[in-house]
Amino acid sequence: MSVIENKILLKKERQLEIIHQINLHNKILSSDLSLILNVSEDTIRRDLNELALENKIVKVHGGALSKSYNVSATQADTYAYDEKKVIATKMIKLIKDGMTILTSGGTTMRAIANQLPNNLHVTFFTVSPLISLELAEHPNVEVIFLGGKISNISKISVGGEVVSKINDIKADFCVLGINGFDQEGISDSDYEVVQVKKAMIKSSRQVVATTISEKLNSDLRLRVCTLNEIDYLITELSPENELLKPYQGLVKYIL
Amino acid sequence: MSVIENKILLKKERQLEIIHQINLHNKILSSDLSLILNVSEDTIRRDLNELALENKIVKVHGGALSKSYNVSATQADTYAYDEKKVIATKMIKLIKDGMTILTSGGTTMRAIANQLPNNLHVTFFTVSPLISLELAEHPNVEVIFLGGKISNISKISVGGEVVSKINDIKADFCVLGINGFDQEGISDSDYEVVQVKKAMIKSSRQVVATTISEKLNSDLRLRVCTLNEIDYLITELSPENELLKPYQGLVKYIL
DNA sequence: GAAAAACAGGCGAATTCATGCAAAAATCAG
DNA sequence: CTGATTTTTGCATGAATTCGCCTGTTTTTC
Repeated sequence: MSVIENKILLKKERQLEIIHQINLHNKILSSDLSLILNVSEDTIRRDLNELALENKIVKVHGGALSKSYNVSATQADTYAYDEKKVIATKMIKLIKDGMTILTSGGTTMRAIANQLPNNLHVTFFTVSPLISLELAEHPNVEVIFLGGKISNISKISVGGEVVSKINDIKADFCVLGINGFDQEGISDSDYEVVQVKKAMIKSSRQVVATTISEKLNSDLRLRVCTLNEIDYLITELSPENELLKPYQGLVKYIL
Repeated sequence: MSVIENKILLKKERQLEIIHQINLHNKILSSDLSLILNVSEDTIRRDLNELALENKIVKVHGGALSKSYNVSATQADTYAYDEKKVIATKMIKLIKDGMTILTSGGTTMRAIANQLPNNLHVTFFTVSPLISLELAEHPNVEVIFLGGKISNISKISVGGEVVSKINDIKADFCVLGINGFDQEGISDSDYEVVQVKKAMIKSSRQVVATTISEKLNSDLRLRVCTLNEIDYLITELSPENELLKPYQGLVKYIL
């Protein structure tokens, strides 16, 4: 965590730091900002209101959210980017020329898309506008966007049309970014997203779950799939790490 | 901290030292500069104003920030952004609650999506991942992404599937970003993009062409539509501007 | 449905700012 | 060198910003 000097900051500087903090953590509480920046919560509230008015952040009760998968937020700003780069490297080793891959959204997936070597000839199906853009930078990658209503929350396309489209596909891999993961399997908090992810799993020969270790052993309300449906679990940790012990034997391969 | 001699400095010298200090610390307070340089804060303020006018620094209340300090977080770096904002304002005036709007991609469209007021309740159909993300930031906007193969060049979804999807839609407006525009009509250079735009025009009650004046009187190889198919032409210029004279009477409304 | 947290808005103190003006300094012409 | 002209500077005034605190209201949470 970056330590902020206890010096006086100019207003604009403070707002820049707020944006930085939000990009880093995806969300932030007014009270935390008040502590970090050494000003009253009223001032923070005023800053957040201004930034929200400028469309730089999304203000909510109690704090603010990043404009989640905002294009203008650079990769390096994403939380735990180094860990996600490690995950990307491991994932990319699994990909061979000619494969067809189904992917969801999320910043981990974005790191994978970004790190992809240019000489790979593969076809990606995705429901995430951001991932589609990142993938489209690679000349030898064919990107198919599975259209539908774009969810305001998760910023991926959802709904029956998407699900039925996914059902028509037969992919080699399904690469899932993950929000909740424990011994019960993958979980998520958004109903519509769960429907899409379930369809993706059903339409793929192999399922790859990617997540930073921080999200291990967290449980969200809705079940996406059980552990035995997952073929690969990829984290930034080495496979022997203590944190991964509970999953040994329950998931086919841990990388 | 470099200590400045208690000698008298010439104005130019002083301003150079100010820039030096800002480059060194990324920011500086007027009060500090006043102390360091041994002149009144009024003088400092005047210097800062001059330097800001010359675009050398960013002046803020209480001092100044280095320009490299990323002050403009979003898309302010897109070419001719101010002009595009003017276009966006004009376009937004045409949009009423409940409308259905078809849009292509392009930075002008992005500016429109960005400037959209939050209280508008409208439905957008788009083929651009970037625009879909920008639109999805607005809570009362429903965004439908028309999926398909993402073109590596134009970064929008193209192909037969998209075109046939568009044919199923009946929209109030079709808002087109434009690459080529002259007395023959709208033109473009990418075959696949042209197919999509043609379909969009066919599926809309009214067609809005938006372009910065720079692109007026330019002709590209492929014809998208003729002038009489266009209902509104929106540029950053005032409708009476000389440059728009050739189009008076050929396009229904020029804004 | 009541306690706690977060909020909007107003107020006042402190700071910073814009502006006009006159003194000081620099520049220039002869 | 001298006097006139222009530029620069400091100061005074009132306006504008910023920010913490306060009040009463709304929202959240249990």
